Amino acid sequence: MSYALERFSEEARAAIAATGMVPAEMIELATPKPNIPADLAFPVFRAARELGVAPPRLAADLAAAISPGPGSLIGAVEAAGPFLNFSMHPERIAEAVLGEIAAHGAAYGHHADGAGKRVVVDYSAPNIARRMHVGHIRSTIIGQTLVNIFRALGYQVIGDNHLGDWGTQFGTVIASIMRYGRPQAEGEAAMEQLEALYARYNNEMKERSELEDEARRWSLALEQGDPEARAIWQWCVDLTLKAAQKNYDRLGIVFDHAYGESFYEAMLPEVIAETLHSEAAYRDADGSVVAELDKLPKFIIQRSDGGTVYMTRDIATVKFRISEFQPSKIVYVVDGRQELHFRQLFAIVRAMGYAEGVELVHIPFGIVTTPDGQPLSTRKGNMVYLESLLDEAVARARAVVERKNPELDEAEKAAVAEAVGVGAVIYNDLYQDPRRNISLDWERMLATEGNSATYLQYSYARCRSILRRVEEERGGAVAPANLALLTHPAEQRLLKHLARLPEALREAGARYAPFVIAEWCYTTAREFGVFFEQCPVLKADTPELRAARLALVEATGTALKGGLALLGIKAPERM
RNA sequence: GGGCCGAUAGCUCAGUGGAUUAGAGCACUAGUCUUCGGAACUAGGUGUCGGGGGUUCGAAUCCCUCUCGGCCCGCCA
Repeated sequence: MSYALERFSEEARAAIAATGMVPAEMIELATPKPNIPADLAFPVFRAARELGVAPPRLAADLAAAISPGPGSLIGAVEAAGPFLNFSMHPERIAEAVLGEIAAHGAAYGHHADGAGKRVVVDYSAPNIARRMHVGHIRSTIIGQTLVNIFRALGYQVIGDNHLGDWGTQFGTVIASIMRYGRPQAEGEAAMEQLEALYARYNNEMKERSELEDEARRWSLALEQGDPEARAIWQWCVDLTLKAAQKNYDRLGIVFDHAYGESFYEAMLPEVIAETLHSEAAYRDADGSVVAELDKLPKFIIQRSDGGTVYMTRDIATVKFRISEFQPSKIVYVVDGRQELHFRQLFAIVRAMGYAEGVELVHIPFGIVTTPDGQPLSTRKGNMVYLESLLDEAVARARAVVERKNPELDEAEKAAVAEAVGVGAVIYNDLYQDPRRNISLDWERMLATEGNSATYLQYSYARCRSILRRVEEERGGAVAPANLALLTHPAEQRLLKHLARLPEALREAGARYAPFVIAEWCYTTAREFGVFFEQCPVLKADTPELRAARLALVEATGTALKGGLALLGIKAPERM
């Protein structure tokens, strides 16, 4: 499978090579800046220096020596100073790009690069007995988008929700339930009650030390498989997952597995033994097992009291994932504060020989803040929970729908508000580099113009609106399209941009950067907006031109919907 | 003390060596429209690319250094 832009690029490369003037390994092509009236450039600096020729001279000689063959996607070749510029053939590019979009449909832009390879993506990872808050939303949304992107690149992707369902704090959770009783509410309300019980227990513990012992006993009981402790734990897990699932459904999050930390408990003694055997770690005088690798700070694998820590479980997790899935890479979508932890983890599993030939990647992301840059935290009392965040966004979107489109029926209004509100939350997380902190700014998030989810959805709805009108006319009979008629500058710009989705997808995967897709979507909407303004479709001058433009509108809708789907954003037909 | 991340227009961000003017959006101003959906389109302008060195024919981009902000540095996750 090879898309128009790739073929264009290969033709250009072959044409340069065929002149015999430049060795193939010196041909490095680049995409010109938007203000340059060309689609591909060969900056000849390096080659000219190697060959001992003045750059403009070489570019001019190449331009003179190249003439595109019949049927070539190359339309024009010309020298501009030290650059050799290639332009696409306006008519053939239209036929090629629109043909590809029609043929691939929702899968337009996808590749088979990852065929036969597996990728494990570790994302979301909520804590049991806790509500999901804005701190989890980033991992969840970025992670799912990376899953979508790698699938579209042809990889077999295994999404794993690494639940925080283990650790010492669980003793306190169980003890608090035993002492105060189980919450009776459902969903996030029940989680809120669990959090309250936990806090209450912690407070009482400060004054009554016997509660501390009780919590420790339950922690131990859970680790030793005590049936009663285990039953309460399981109840908490089920409750949390059920509440989380509601959020996942709204956000379009789907996992292949949800092996929590507890899943690895049985493997830990062996893993600890292997860290010692491989001499990746050693036993300290106090009985703890520690490692010091690659000049990284020392870290603990087993506590001096014999207990394990999350590092222990993470090592076991790597071992399990590699033996179970044979992935070529494992991607961790976890916030940037754990960067050191992952460097240490990757170092020790390599030292242990677990990860031969497996690429281990940590995708760090920034924190969520208030509009004025303050961190959100439970302690400060300004925490925002995922469910209420989505509800609020949808409610605000609903108000806009009522104002803009009151004639829609109730069910459609609700569906549109959900798509727009949730889309805004998702886009707010994806439109920029994940390393940056993002702020929870309602004004910007739910902006209906500019670089916003709503603007993208609106652009799609406009495409559909035109097509719907055609379908409503006499059964949608459309004159056969002569795509070569799409030579208007606005048409050409839109076409050429549609041609860039395949490469945008590759770049997004290579850089683990959903915002590359977001930017492609945004530019698509922009170019469509210009086209929409300058090129009448239904009232085009001739039936042939009308048909050609309809094909362009349809292709734009298909490609834009596909791009939004990668981001997990729904595209309503009307809004 | 060591390490990681960030710093580009008033604000939010793209730009990870190449084309005499560093790009978008928001905000501001002025327009377009007998509308295929105005949740649109057009025009208008601001930048010591945090500072300073260096490499290069060429640096926002690569190297060094400093400043500021955030975060991390074995028995939490």
